Amino acid sequence: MKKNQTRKSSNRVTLQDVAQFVGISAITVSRALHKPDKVSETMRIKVEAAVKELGYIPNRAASALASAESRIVSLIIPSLTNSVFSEVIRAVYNVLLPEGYQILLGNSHYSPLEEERLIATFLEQNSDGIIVTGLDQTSYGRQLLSQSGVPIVQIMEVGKDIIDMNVGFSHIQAAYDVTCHLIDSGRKSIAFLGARMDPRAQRRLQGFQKAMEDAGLSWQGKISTTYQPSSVKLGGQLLLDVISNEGKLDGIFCLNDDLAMGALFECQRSQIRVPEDLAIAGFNDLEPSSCVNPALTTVSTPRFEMGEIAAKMLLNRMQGATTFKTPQVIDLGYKIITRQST
Amino acid sequence: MKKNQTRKSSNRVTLQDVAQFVGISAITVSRALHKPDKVSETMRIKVEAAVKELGYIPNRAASALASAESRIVSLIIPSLTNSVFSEVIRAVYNVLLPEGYQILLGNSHYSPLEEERLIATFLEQNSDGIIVTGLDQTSYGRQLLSQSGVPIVQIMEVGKDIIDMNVGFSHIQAAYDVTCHLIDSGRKSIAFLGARMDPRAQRRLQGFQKAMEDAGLSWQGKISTTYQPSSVKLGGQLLLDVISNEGKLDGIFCLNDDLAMGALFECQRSQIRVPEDLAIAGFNDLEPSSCVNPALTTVSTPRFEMGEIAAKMLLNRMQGATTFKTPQVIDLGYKIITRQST
DNA sequence: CAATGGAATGTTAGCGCAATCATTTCACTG
DNA sequence: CAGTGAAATGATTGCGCTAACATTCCATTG
Repeated sequence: MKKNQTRKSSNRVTLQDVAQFVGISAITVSRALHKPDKVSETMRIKVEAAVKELGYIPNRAASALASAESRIVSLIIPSLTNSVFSEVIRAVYNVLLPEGYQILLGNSHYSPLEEERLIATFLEQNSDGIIVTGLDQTSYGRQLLSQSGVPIVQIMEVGKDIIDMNVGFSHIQAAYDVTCHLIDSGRKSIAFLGARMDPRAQRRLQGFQKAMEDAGLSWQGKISTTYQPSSVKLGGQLLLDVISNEGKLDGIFCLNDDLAMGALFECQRSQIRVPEDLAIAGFNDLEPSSCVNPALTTVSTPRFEMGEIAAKMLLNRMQGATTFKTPQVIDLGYKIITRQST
Repeated sequence: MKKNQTRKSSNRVTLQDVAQFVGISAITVSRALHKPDKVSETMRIKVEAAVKELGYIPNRAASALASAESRIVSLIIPSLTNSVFSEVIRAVYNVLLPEGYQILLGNSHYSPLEEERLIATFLEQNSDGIIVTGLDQTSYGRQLLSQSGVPIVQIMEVGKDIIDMNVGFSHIQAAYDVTCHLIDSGRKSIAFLGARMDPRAQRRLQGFQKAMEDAGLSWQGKISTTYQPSSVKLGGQLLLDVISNEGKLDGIFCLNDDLAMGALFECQRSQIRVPEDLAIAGFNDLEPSSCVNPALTTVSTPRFEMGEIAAKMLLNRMQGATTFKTPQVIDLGYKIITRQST
């Protein structure tokens, strides 16, 4: 009997221990905890008391293995420092935590290859659902996701050729609209400031270019972009760049509010009057954007809602009976917020 | 033989399948994947080929159960929208992902009770290590953490009475120092603007009060705080509040840079010259703080480093031989960044 | 009061993997 | 060329839990 202690390294309390303590079988304890209606009131109370008494903490790994349900949802975003995604994350947590799901958060650093690696890792964890950012997964990543049979939501933008489900808005259209707003307010020489230039940034640039072309305006030489990550400081630099190259400008559309604020602060220093000399429009409607002087015109994007709806779509499929896979796309739109900077 | 298909719901490829494919035993496949040096070169290559061929994806739950190692580290922070924590999260991911750990992220919403719940949940997941924010866990939370036998790091501030390990800096001292900086620059009527007022905010307030008292200055009526979450807009409001109550001020110390920027923007609107009429100091040195006009004096805090070092401390203990539990405290300090706003 | 059936509880088996110990292989030695 | 030991591989077992099926209990019915 020397083999007793073979591998029981931790002396963590198990279901079995609780069962012995109460004098019942393990499965009844399991039921008392997870399916209270399958167990008598008396039993349930006894079990709960014993659980507390012994300090029992369930082992999720064992549960996941036995039931083939991990109660884990994975979320892959391209950046943790970009506050745009904080909202998405917050929404996903808000919906899923109360339902007893854990969230595994992955940061792809805007790299499809890292994203691919994360997808594989998250499948190893038996994720019950996966949310990924954007539509530009690698083909192997897409394959992994499709084959897994796990419900998938792609968020942040909408498009054709969806893996499973999709919620977002059109970046091209949003950029097009806000550029039109600048044009409508009489601006003719409008520049585009961009950083990082990930796929959604590219689409905003496209929207800008299309709006300019449709209005018969030229954007040649008026596009100042970099692959550096976006920051407030960078906004000021890009503005100076494009001004020194191009000279007279009367409007700028910035890829996001960080760049727009940086540009605005630079105008304050360089005695450029906003909006009289230069109109500035941003993107995302971050909290500070309404507080700067002048307040920033921008595009309000449904970040929280995208996270929320994505999580609810998953929930629906994870819990629901519908194994029938209807590709499902939800376009949440956006809203141009006109303020004093234009 | 009808029982064959009993529960094999998903037809996911298993270690066993790979082993059969190659014509070897499962354990050899396991070793080829996790302990390549225990296996011949030839075998390793054959196994890797088979893994790719079959699309094998390991099952972490099974691995965790069998090895009593989850390779999961949990991180509990009080807010996802506060960009201060984004840096911490990023650092933790940077250190632990390359080592093959997954991170479970929990948001306590500044509530010790939610934090307690998260601790329990994360222990269920068999976390190999846990990082928690601050020193103010509930007593039951502390008990859970201590009893678990899992390495724990408390981050963001340093103090006595540590659960296990600790990395941070002194908020009282930092606030004291920056207040002294305001006083040294000749300011006499200095206000404190604060929001959220979590434990670390309280300590910054204490530091402010102590500095004022030590300089023989009164802070009565000069403290404007709220339990609302911090925001740029709020900074402006709090400034107006304290001015309308107190009148003449020549300096403010803001709990964080968001409030400070809001106050600064409000000054721009209200024709209050900064720093001539009013000196403004913030806290954290966020990215935009150096870009506003005038640039903001603030306290640079080692957010990334705290996350990084906490993760490394965990790694050390999770991988290292040292089961000897030395309480270990690292004070990373802070740095006053003097700019034009003071 | 035996028959009936639903509710409560129990028994068995196995999820997929890795720790442990056992066995085989093989290069090298004297 | 037998003997040796390290390297490579294998057989067995159990991690803690829950699905599936089995049994017991007990109130209700005719």
